Amino acid sequence: MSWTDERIDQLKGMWERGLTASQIAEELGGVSRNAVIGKAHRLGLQSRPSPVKANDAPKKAAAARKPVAAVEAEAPAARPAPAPVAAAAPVPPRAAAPSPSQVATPPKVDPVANDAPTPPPQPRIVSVGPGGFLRQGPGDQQAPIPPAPPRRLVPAKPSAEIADKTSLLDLTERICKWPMGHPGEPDFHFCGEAVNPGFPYCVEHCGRAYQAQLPRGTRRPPPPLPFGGPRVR
DNA sequence: CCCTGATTCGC
DNA sequence: GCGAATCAGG
Repeated sequence: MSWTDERIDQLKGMWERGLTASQIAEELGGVSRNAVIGKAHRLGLQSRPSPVKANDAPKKAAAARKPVAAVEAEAPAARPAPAPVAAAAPVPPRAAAPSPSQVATPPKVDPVANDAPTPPPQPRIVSVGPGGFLRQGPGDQQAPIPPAPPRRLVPAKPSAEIADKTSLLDLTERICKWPMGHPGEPDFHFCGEAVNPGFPYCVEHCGRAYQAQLPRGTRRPPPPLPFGGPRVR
């Protein structure tokens, strides 16, 4: 896969919305988490709190793999501060955003206080809602109208009794994908156990999925099929 | 263990 | 430019 313009746009959007590199890589497909991070940095999409970047001590890592002229280049220039990105907008990454209660209030123009010295709208950014739009108060209309990409959001879980079951969305590299029940039925889900490393199923279901070939002519009762066997109606 | 992002460096 | 390998923190 290559970084087409479209994929780069998707990367930018997701990155700015706080999705993790893994999630972005999974969504884009065909790229690794590292590829996403590398690309993001190349695009200058830095920022975002890193678990390892908190303090500044890149010397150790840099010196570890590149003990060239790292130590000698110790500049006595004490850096001022980590420079807080985007003054004030503590957007907790991936945290459930509050429901957009007052999103698009109609452009109500107050005919009374129109020439009064407009109070300085200092903290411009209010919060970021799902989809990347900026929530704004009634007085904060005049949205710059960014392209507003028709982005596909992660569908909400259907809640209900499937809540604690392993749904299609829960499948990962290391979750047993053995189907339980029949697809389409309300309680259809997947096994969800930890996989037998290297296989798509857990140990138990590997035993069902992969069975040694017996010599020809050997009679053996047919193994139970996935999906719980033929549907009985 | 799992996860995360940052960084380096051979390609 | 790309991304695997590696590092380091949670």
